[in-house]
Amino acid sequence: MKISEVAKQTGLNAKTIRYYERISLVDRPPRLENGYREYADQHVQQLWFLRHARQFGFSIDECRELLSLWVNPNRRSAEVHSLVSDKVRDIEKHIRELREMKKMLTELLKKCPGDDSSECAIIDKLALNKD
Amino acid sequence: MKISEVAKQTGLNAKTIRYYERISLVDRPPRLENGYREYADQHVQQLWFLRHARQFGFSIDECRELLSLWVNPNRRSAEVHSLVSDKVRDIEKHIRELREMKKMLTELLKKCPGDDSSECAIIDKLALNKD
DNA sequence: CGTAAACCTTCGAGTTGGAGGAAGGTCAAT
DNA sequence: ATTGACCTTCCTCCAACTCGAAGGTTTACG
Repeated sequence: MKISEVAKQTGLNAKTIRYYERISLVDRPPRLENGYREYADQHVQQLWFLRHARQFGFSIDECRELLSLWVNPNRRSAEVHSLVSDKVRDIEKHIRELREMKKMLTELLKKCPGDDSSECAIIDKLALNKD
Repeated sequence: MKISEVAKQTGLNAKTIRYYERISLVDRPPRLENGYREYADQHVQQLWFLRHARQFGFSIDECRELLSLWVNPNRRSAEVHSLVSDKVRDIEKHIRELREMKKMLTELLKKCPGDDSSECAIIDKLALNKD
């Protein structure tokens, strides 16, 4: 299977697949005589794993850990659990921050007339020389 | 006023202030005889503006737009309103995505024993070769 | 058989928003 | 005179790709 077929199957970009190989995130596929990469199920499987992990918000380094837990028959599910719990906490923190931003912006929007006048509470707020 | 004093006042890092100057986001302050930057209130004001806008989640390019609206006496508050509304929509989308991630991860956490066993629903889910 | 489209390759650079460090100049106090 | 705290520029690095250039290969079509 060549790279564009793998890309189609996994939903990853061919460039991304080459990138993952370059940073040694996935096994290198063997090459055909013409230099083209020839993928087997094993590689496609790894790429699926990565796509899912990335969609769940794991960083490349976290993906590396997850991949190594995946192939480790002696893994303890507690390790995976802990990694994922941390990620959930990160996400919660991120959501709280975004909600705070949204709240402040929404309040400012209410005070900005949004018409042809130049007066604008938003701009005034941004220009304040204090926190 | 020299750069470290400005940094202290505005809460920005001195490196960040030099960076904003380099990318022409703010006015260049004049230099003293020894080459040091000498900031006036005008510059400090711009930097406050930027700090606030960045805290609200605006990108550097969006900050550029906001700055130009700020100094434009013919601005229409509708333009500001629209920029901010867009940003709120971005934030909402981002929050929705994060909530979806969190939901899926939380469900997986429930199914992962989190003990010394190697069995793990999370890993199994990541390894699926479909969406 | 020629050629054009659609693949594939590597390499280098650009993206965002800075942070960090090296190497060196300046200034104030001891 | 020297120490330490400033200041300067320049360069590299981070994440996680993405894009483009320049070139080789394969396949399809007339």
